[in-house]
Amino acid sequence: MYPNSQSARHPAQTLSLNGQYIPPYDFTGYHHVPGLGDPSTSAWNSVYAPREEYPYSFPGSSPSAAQVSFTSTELSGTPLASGGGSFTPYNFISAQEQFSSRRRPNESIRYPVSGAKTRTKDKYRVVYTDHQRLELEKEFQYNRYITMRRKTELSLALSLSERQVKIWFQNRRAKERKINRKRLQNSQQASTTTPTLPVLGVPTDPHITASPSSNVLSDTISEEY
DNA sequence: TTGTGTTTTACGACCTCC
DNA sequence: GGAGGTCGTAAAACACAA
Repeated sequence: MYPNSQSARHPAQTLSLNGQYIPPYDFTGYHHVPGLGDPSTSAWNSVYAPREEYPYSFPGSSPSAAQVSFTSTELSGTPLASGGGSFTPYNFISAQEQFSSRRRPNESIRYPVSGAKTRTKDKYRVVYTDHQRLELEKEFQYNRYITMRRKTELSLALSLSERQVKIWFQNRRAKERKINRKRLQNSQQASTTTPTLPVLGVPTDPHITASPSSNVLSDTISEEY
């Protein structure tokens, strides 16, 4: 991480869609609920896939998505983050052009040098645009586990393959677990010196669901972005 | 400019579920 | 067997200090 740069890069900026400030997203609900079974099952998704019923359409405005806020590393440098301006109405297609990426993904692709190790594709990896990451992140805030339908929609909307969307979610969950572990370690360390209550929460929002793999709770994960 | 540490894509191995 | 989960890891991309 960049301890000193975090604030410089993200000076407590919270992405506020539709110009509405929403407090940092509460992650405390994404915890495994014993007995609920595997998240990949349709039963799990039927319970924990509110976005399936939520009228999220592409392209177009996303009223519910506008309630998600970010303080995201990857989102810094966007007009939203840097300018703090509103984003009304959020438009999937036009937003792609509005985003002036901090990085230049298409220009920054490095091809493997001759003889260098490469993977199955000619490009080792690509850098997603800020817009792609923003939309993936928004979806992640609603559902830690993307449904097949939403995966298809997102892949079409973002010009990514469904596999890329799936792997992005896998990596994103891994990132969250990593952050939670670190947070837990910190809280345990702190508890050895100052007796404070562990950072544990209870799901309060029906959209906030259990993480099938982690019992580690996170309170203000958004500050990690 | 360079060295270093972190984050981001992408994959393989292995596991579980249907 | 296929799909999708976690875990670990490789390497590119990135930010920052010296």
